[in-house]
Amino acid sequence: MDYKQIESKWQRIWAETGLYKFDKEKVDKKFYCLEMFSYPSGAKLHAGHWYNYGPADTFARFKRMQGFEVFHPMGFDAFGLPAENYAIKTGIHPEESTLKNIETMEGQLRRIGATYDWDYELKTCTPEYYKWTQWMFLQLFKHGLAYQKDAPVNWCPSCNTVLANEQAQGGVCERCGSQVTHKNLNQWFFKITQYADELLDGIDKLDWPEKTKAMQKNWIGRSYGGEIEFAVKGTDVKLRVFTTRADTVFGVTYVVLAPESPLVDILTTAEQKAAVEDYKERSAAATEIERMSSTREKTGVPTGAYAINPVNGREVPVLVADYVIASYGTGAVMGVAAHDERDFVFAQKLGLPVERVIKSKDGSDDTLPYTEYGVLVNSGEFDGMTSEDAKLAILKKLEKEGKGCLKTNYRLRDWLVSRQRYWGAPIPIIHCEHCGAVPVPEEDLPVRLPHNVNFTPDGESPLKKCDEFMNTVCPVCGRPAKRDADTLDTFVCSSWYYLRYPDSKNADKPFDTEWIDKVLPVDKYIGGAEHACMHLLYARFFTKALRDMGYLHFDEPFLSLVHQGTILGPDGNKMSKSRGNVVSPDDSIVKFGADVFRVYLMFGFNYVEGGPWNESGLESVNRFFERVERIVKKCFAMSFEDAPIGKSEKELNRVRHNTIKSVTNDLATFSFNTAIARLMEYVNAIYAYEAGVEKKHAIYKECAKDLVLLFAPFAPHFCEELWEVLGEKYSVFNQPYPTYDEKATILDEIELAVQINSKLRGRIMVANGAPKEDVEKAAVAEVAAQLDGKPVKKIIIVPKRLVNIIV
RNA sequence: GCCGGUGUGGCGGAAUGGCAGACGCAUGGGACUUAAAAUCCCAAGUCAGCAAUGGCGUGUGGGUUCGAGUCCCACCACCGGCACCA
Repeated sequence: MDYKQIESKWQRIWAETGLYKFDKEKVDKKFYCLEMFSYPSGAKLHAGHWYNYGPADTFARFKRMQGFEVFHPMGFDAFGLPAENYAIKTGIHPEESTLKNIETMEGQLRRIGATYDWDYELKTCTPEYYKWTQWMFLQLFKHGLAYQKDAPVNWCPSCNTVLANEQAQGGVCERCGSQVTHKNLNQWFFKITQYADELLDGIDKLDWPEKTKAMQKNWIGRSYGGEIEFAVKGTDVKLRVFTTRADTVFGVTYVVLAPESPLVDILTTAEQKAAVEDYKERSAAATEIERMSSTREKTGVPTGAYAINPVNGREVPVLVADYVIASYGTGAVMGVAAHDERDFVFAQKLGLPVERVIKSKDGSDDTLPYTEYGVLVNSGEFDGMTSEDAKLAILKKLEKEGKGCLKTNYRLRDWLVSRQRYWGAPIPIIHCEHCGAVPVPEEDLPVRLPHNVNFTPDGESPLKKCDEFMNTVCPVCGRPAKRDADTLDTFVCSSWYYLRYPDSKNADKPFDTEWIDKVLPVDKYIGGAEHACMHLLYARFFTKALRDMGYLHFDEPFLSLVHQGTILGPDGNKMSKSRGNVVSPDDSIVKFGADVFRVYLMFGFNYVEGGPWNESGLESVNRFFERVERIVKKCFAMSFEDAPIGKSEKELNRVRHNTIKSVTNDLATFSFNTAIARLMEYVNAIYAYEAGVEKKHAIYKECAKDLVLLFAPFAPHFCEELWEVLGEKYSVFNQPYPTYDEKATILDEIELAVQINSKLRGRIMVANGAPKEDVEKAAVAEVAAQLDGKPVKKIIIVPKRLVNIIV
């Protein structure tokens, strides 16, 4: 078969007949199959794209043939830093390069031969789309889920510019190599933490990879504990700490504040002023790398103040140390030297006494620090209580006295969405000297991204330098005002695109609620695992927030999720230009065609694991295609006499039904490689029949027809062509996927392994379903010589597998 | 350090606690051919043996079980995520 010719032929016919158009009338049978949309940073689809889209399309076709009305859209996540960087380097405007890349990629995506319904295509960088991204921002703002506050950005003092995290990796500027510092800017945040509990508790109900669920849970990082209030000696300052180990409070040896805590300046005594100031400066100057290293030696200085332990009145020093994070909990912690590894080391360094307040439950372990739960000692009225009970009892008592409370904290932080970048959706806010931050009225959306902007890095947000963009009037008071100069994080665009797809042309609303309630949630979402804690979490947050605003009526956007693995270079390393191990799919596709290429991807790897590229597999898949084509054509050129159904026919039919069963199950679980292996076995069985039977029965033809149907989702152009060659009616994809008859899969006679003491010693053939006694008798007879007259103690029969004789 | 995952022939990879290595690649042999290619068929974990056959085999060491790649305990290596979260 001339792959090139049949691919363009069928792609044309599929398009002309609108074969993959989503039929809205059949939405009750919908199946929303979605792959993470493409990011057009490079001009071309690489092996990773194919590995995502090819198998996913096979799955979509399978669902279609199973009778679902598959909604399968595609689009582009088109804003973002790479296009802007490319523009800085080459002078080509991001809009120009992005649209050009999209065009190229669209062409390539069409040539995959996928079932996308392009009517629903969207590009996040168009005003028709980002108008609604801005609308989303306004809704979040209206509902108190967007707020602004000062937050640090990565700053390169030499380039005089803001850097994205990925440009500041290792604390060094990507461009010039200088040390990255921090600078505070007023920026917008989304209050994702307000949904922390629901985001966490909802995870268990999702059909997602366990690994991804675990990552998201850890990322949210809920910890139950409490706050305890320490009075500061000689002042009326109350200092609150967060702890998960309130049971150790009688053993507090010191209290630590984060250097950024506002209490530091209040509490520091005159004698300690110089030392504390010095310490604050040093930790502020510490680079990202130093701060992030957990092997870094713990440092800290005393403030000179003393805190009073609310449970026993003991006075302990108040220190400043930068291992305490200002933004978590209260920015202050209590140190319990006897029961915490780090506190133990730190207290010894400072020469503080260590007192044990927890004993192991069985009294076996008396080494310090003792960090396990145990039984309280030296803890007054709580002595003898277990840690588990005491944690609550102590907090409850403190709560009664107004000196503490139960408290839950999260590792999850609010989502910083401001980017000091050009190529993104402008933030629809106007800053007015009199009215403050004023939302742009919805009827004024979109706030258009101006085209002619100088985005070379020189220390300003690019939009700030564009007067025609910046200068506006306040919608409230009408006086001159400035627009927000920042753009939105591209993750905002991708947090709701799956909601836009079903209604992508709606000019009045982001989507019609009644309609998307029917199409969503997404039934199968397929994409990379690297999005576990960002995109997938943000999208869930958006869904829940929009639900609470009444714009939709489901809780989770993606019911079922699959991550494809990573295709590595032939050397087993991640493909990268610098390693020189990047494999382009183009050559292979030119040589073998899109179908062979995608089947190779499905056959050669475990889909969720991926693995190193291996050229030789393509040849073998190509050979399989030719093998299929030969036998199918041969079979259909044949005429059949009325041959009786014999053993061979029965066997062929059995393999057929077994294949249908296995392939169907394997496809449902994305086990493409074993599904194809079963199809190969099926083809082998057909060849065996072809070679072994003189007078062929018409069942042979049915089997060949089923082969084409079964293989169609894997090799769409190839099977559509075969289907036509066979004289069948267009299209093979309007045919139902073959179903199997359980009875036909059952063998009349089965082979059982016979073991003596679990070692293989022989084999027997028995009738399927033969009574236990017969099986035992046959087995014992088979290995009688080896039993050597030893008495049989026990016989274990595993149905359809083996007989184990214990002597 | 914490969380998660992976470890199986020469290679990619299969195996609801039940014959390890399906399917394929590479390899060897045969058929067809004047010949080669293509095709079709067969063999093949490894060690010893002419062979029948036997021993050993799923990262390592233990354990549970009639039976363990699979379950449990300890450890090693690699990969991914988090990284002072109190």
